[in-house]
Order: sequence, then C-alpha cells, then structure tokens
Amino acid sequence: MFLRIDPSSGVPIYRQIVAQVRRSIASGALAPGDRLPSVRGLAGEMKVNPTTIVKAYSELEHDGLVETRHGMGTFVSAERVDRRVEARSIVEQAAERLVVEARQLGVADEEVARIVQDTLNRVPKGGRDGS
Amino acid sequence: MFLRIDPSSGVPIYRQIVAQVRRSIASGALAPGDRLPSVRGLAGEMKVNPTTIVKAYSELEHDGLVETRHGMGTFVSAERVDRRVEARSIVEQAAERLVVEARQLGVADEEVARIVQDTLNRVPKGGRDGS
DNA sequence: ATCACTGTATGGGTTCACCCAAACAGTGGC
DNA sequence: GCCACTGTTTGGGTGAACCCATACAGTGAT
Repeated sequence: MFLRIDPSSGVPIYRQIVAQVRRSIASGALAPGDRLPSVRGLAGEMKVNPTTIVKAYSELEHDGLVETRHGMGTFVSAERVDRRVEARSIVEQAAERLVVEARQLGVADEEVARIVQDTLNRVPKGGRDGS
Repeated sequence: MFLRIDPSSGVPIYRQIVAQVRRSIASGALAPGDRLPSVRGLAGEMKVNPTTIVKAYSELEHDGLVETRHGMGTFVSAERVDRRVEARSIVEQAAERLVVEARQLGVADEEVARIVQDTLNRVPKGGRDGS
C-alpha cells in the first residue's frame, strides 16, 4: 500500500492519512475516479480502528478531494481536484514566504501560527461550504 | 483598567489578555519599563483566577515582551519591544495577504492553518541552511 | 434472501488544554 | 520578626480531541 504512518509521532493518525492521500493525489499516484482502499481493508493493514480511517476520509471529503458512496467505496473526486491542488500549492507558496519572513524577523513559530489563526478568525468567512 | 475580556467568546482568557497587553505595548499605552497590573490585582478586577493571569504573563515573557521579578512585579521589556512589535506587524500583514488569497481560492480555514503549520515544521528552525 | 463486501453511527477510554482554589516563596517597609 | 505586597507552584475539575470496539445500514452478486 502507499500509506505508511507513525503512531508515535504525536501527529494524529487520521491527519497522517489525510496528508498522505493528499500527496498521492497531488503526485498523480491517485487519479480522479480511482477508489481508495476500503475503510476496513486499510484499517486492517495498518492495524488501526476502521473509525479512524473514516475520520480521515471524512475530512478529505469535506475538503472536496474525495467522494464516498455508501456500500461502494470512497473515490477520488473528478473535477475540482486540479483546482484544489493548484490552490493549495499557491497557498503553500504564500505560507512559505510568510514563514521565511517571520524567521528572518526572529518571530517564534507559535507566534506565527497564532497570528495566522487570529487573522483567520478576524476576517469574515464569507460563504464557504463543501458539496 | 485597559483590559476587557469576553469569557464566553471561545477564545481562552489568557490569550485574550496576551493579545490586549500586546496591543497596549504596540500602541504605546504601555511603555518599556512600565509595570503591568499585579497578578492578583488584575485577577480580582476581571474576576478570574490569578493562575490564569500568570499563564498570560508567562507567555508574554516567553516572547520577550515583558520581564517578571519575583516579589516586585511584571514589567515591559526595554529594548526588544519595538523590534518585536514591528516584526509582528509585518508578519500580520503577510498573514492577512495569505488569508485573503486563500479565501479567494476557496481554501478552507483548517486547510490554511494546516499548511502554515506544515511549512513551519518543514523549514529548519536554526536559521542555518535554506531547505 | 443471503452473503460478502462497502460506509455509518454510537458509546467508552485516554489524553490534554484550560481554568480554578489554595498553599508556597521572594521583596521591602515597619 | 512581622506584614502587605509581589510572583510561583501544586493538585483537581471540566470539556474537547483522538482512538477504539461494536453494532447499524447500503450495494451488488448469487
């Protein structure tokens, strides 16, 4: 399988899964329409509870990267993926600029994270919802 | 006093205090060398536990904005304040640009926070080497 | 209908952030 | 020493995040 996690890294398991699936999609290892491993199958493979996989897949679905159909499986979304990957990469670049700038100024990491969070809270959300 | 908090806003009390002290310093309401309200005094005023104030002051000290001397009080740091305020404001602007960009692209808040966190983890801290 | 797969929902245990009450400890004036 | 201030430390309660075990529910082939 294409997933490998580290249960003792402090990073929640379901987030590790989310991150790796995301990369697999971004890298093309998972193409639109492809089916992800089944909840039970993947859970058995990495010796985790199926609910944990569900949580990871739910988050991916909430972000529009995958679609799940009850009884059939979970699939990589068709259209929006490219846009999202692009968008993410743009945001990543912006984030990197931000971090580099902060580092040069000697601003602590926690500080940077806090500032971003504050900014997210401050700016009105507008209408965002998945689907 | 110059502090006003909202215990039911979801934002931790100690973080509200930190933010407001920070602004007071940035705006000049608190100058280098000034003494902050005592832990007990401030706690009594806003009907909170002294420990909560301590946590806020500790965070401010950790960021180099204030210095505390046991038995005497907590004081605004002398030198570094200006630089830090400036740095923070710069980072804030960068963060705002980042958020605005992310919003326009339809990237979810959690996603943005995650990207920033990932970037912080990815870029080496020590200030040596550039990826 | 049954079977073997798929995802979904519920309830419990562990861990951690946040806040509190109360006891501990330093400073300086009397 | 005593006292009235200052910051510090310890232990506990509440709630949320994370993970789990287990039972519930949809799909499609037989």
